[in-house]
Amino acid sequence: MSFYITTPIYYVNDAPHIGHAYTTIVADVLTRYHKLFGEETYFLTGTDEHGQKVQSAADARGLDPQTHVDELVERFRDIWKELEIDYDFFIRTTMPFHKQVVQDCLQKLYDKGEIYEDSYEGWYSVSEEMFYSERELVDGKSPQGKEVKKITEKNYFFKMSKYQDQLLKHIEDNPQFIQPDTKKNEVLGFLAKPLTDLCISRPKSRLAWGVELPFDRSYVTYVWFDALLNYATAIGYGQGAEKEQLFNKFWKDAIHLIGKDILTTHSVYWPTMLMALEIPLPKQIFAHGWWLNEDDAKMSKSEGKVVSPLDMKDIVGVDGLRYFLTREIYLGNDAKFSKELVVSKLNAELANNLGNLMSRTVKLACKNFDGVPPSSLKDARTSGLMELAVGTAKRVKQEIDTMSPNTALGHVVDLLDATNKYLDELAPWKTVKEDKDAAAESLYAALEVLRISAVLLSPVMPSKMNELLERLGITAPADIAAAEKWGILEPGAALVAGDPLFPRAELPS
RNA sequence: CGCGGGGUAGAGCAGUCUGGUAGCUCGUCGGGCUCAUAACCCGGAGGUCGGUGGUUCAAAUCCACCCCCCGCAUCCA
Repeated sequence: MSFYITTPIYYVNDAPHIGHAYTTIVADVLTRYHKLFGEETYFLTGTDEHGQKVQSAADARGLDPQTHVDELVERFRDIWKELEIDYDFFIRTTMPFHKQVVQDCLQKLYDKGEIYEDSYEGWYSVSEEMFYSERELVDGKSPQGKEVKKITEKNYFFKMSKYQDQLLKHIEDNPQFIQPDTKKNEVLGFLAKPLTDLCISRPKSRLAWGVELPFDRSYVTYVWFDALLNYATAIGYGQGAEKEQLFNKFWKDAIHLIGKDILTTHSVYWPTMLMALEIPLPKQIFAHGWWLNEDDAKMSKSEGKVVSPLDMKDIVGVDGLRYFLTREIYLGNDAKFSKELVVSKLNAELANNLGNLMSRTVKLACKNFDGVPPSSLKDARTSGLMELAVGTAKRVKQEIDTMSPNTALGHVVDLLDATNKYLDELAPWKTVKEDKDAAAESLYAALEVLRISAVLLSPVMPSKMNELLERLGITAPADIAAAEKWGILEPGAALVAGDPLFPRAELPS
């Protein structure tokens, strides 16, 4: 079993925002879980670097486009590093090998007769260098109020429409292909109407910054082939037998994690392109929802309502932000995002529950046993807790396998809840005075739960859980076997209480 | 008009496919504990599950119609 997940390639001209961060963090969390479970994993992200906006922005800065994107791409690389995104490869659509394969594919389709030339009529705004369809016009002008004129332009089209039935059949035969089901229904609705062909080119006179069509050098390819093919080229497709080993290993398991805004491009355009290229389809396209602001509006980059990933990171930490984005939303649904919700959730589950459990346990153990106390299983309640704890890994795995990371975390939270309750019942701070063995048993059990929880939460909060394990005296990297086994902590080993692992967060007023 | 979602305690959300006395988190009220990060544990209050009608012994869940909100509606993400 192998696991290959992709994020969309982000438009390099955009400033990284919560939407980018969310998709990328979820992909990272899922990858780390699959890796923890012992699978071979590959995690791809990157940037889309061609197109009109890049060209205009570069012109405005007096730079050539390549220099411009070379600078801009660092904003994504920097933020991913900061957010502990552990991708295997970062693809840029301006990479020479990628452009080469894109051209090879275009040539192949052209030779097969899958691409044809046609003329296209539309309304063109010279000042904006933009085409508009009839219905986009406002009072005969562009939405920005600029003059438009009707022009006819020759372009190249991909015969997308001929694959409509084949695509429909694939979706019906493979219910997991588009997920969640609500999104699949949306695509099926879209496919209920006849599909048109896809315009895949722009004349260089209008857009120079792109990949040249190999069969007509006066055109560049327009976004689709250039962008979507990254998922295949990044793992070696079309680059000779040696590099294709990676592709052959991972492609059949590919999961495209996307925002719901690009559902159609990924579940209609992309599969038909693959069909024409005679490449098998990926395993799944999974569309997640939006984080909405208090007014239920999408946190759009254009409305100035962006909550930068950095904003909350400074209040709750990187691991806190990763936890919130993973825990609070049902993957696929929309959910509200506000600073108040973030702080409330994290205080409840990380500070009060996990963090405080660690503090009370470790401090008692240090004070009364000078480290890890001796282990025993005399009380049935301890055995019960042990069974719950060692079974948690399996429950977490089941949820991860069905793309439900929030529920996966819920199982760990349940375990921690049960442990706080267990401690309350066994009251080691009381029993330590008359029955030190009983106190030792309950404290040891709580410490074991903390150790197991740290392993199971490490994909979400790599830094903090590593710190927790270290404080428990564990130096080995987290692995799943350790989460399924009870009794790893060595009695007598040192424990570090330290400052609160997750201090309660307060919102600046 | 059409397509796809959604409308469930003060707030945020599950549950609807596979009908069976409505669940989670936060908040709130009361109690306990006092080891711990004003934390932890126990208990209570609070919902006619958007509306109307239907099927059924039984409907948040299935069917029909209606109201309200959001997204999409094929090119410039």
